[in-house]
Amino acid sequence: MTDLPFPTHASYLSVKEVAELFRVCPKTERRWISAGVLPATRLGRDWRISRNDLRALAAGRSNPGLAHVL
Amino acid sequence: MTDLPFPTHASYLSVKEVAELFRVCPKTERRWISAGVLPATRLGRDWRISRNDLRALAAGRSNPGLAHVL
DNA sequence: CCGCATTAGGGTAATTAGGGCT
DNA sequence: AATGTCCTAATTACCCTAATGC
Repeated sequence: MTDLPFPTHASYLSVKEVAELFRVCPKTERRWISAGVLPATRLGRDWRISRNDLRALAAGRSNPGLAHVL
Repeated sequence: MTDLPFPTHASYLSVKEVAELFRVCPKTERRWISAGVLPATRLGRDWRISRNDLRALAAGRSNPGLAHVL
C-alpha cells in the first residue's frame, strides 16, 4: 500500500525522492543539506542522499515506524 | 468512502492531517507526542507520524474500523 | 551546438511548534 | 487533569529565474 517513491534496494536517493517520502519541500531538504544536518553527496549538479544518513536524520530517538520504511 | 485528509499512499503524515482525522486540536496531538502516547519523528521543525504507528495505535484501542482505513 | 527537461537557489508569504492562560 | 484558544518566534512552502546535464 504505502508505496515508496524509490526502489526498495536503492542505496542512494535523490532530493525529490526523499522529499516525497517525508512530505517536505525539496527546498527544505536542500536547506538541511546546506546546514549540514543532512549529509549528502553532490553528483554533478544534483544531490544524492544515502539511506543510512537518512535513517540517522530521523532516528534521533526511537522511531519504530521508520524501520519499516528505511 | 470517507476521504482521508492525506494522500492514500502516504507513509508519513503531518500533525495537522492526523489532527483532522481524529478531530482534535493539533496542540492536543503534540501533547500526545510529548507524552509518548503517539510515536512521532521530528524532521527539522515539524513532526511526522508514521502510518504504521497510527495503525498500531488504532488497533490497540480496539478500533478495527479505523485501522482498516489506515 | 542547440533546445528540452529537471534541479538548484533566492526572496517572500504562510504555516507550525511551543508556552502561558482559560 | 486535559483540551482549546491566543500569542510569538522560527521554519517551511510557494513563487520565480538561472544553471546544468542530456
